[in-house]
Amino acid sequence: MHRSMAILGTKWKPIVIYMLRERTARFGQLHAAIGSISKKVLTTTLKELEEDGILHRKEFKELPPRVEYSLTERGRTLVPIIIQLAKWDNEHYEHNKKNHPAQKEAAV
Amino acid sequence: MHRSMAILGTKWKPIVIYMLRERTARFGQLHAAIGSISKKVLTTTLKELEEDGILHRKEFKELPPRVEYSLTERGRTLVPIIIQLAKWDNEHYEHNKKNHPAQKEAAV
DNA sequence: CATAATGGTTACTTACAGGTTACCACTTTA
DNA sequence: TAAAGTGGTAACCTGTAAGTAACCATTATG
Repeated sequence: MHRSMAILGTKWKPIVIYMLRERTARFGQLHAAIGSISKKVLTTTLKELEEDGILHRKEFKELPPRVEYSLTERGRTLVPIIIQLAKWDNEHYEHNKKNHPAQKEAAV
Repeated sequence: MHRSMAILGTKWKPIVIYMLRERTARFGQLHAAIGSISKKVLTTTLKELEEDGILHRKEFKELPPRVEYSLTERGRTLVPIIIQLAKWDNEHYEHNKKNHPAQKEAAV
């Protein structure tokens, strides 16, 4: 439990995994799509997910550089769980826009 | 997504919810069962879960005091998700060590 | 020349979840 | 008289996830 939480229980990791659920994406694409994440935080998020075997980093030796991120097999097993989480969120708070202590920005 | 993570993406909340999945429990019982949690942290964990509508706090006006915690309807909807998370954890870490020594990704 | 584009790094700061320890009120039991 | 049992508070401290802003190397383009 602590381990799955170490992977999912962060601000950005579930979002990154969700974004990669059916297509690979480049660093800049993720950065643009998520919008409010800084490059530094995205970098560490991606690095940690790679270390955990959740995603794969493919670097093309070009100029300007290109790096593509994609889910590993293990990463893909997390997708249904994340979808369930998003669904729960939606069902239980969609109408109830009340003050949640940890709700600081819009849902994703 | 941020909201379900605010509830599940913490150290103790998923554990408390899991413990209450099929029976109510008193403060002291939770404290003893979890073991490594401090009373202060358990108190705030329970208070936040109550504010989020995940569990119900029933105080008996006795001496010595008695307080019983139980999941609300909404709290119960989180149980299957938590079970899935625990299952994922098990399959991808514990299980690997014991029964699947030759997994591809375990080679790293 | 200088700007854009890419995928970062470095240095610094801040917010807050979580932890430690001591203490409280009240009553029963020894 | 004092300890045990209950469900907490109060005061204080710490580690780290996350945020901000500036900078980097390389090449192509206007």
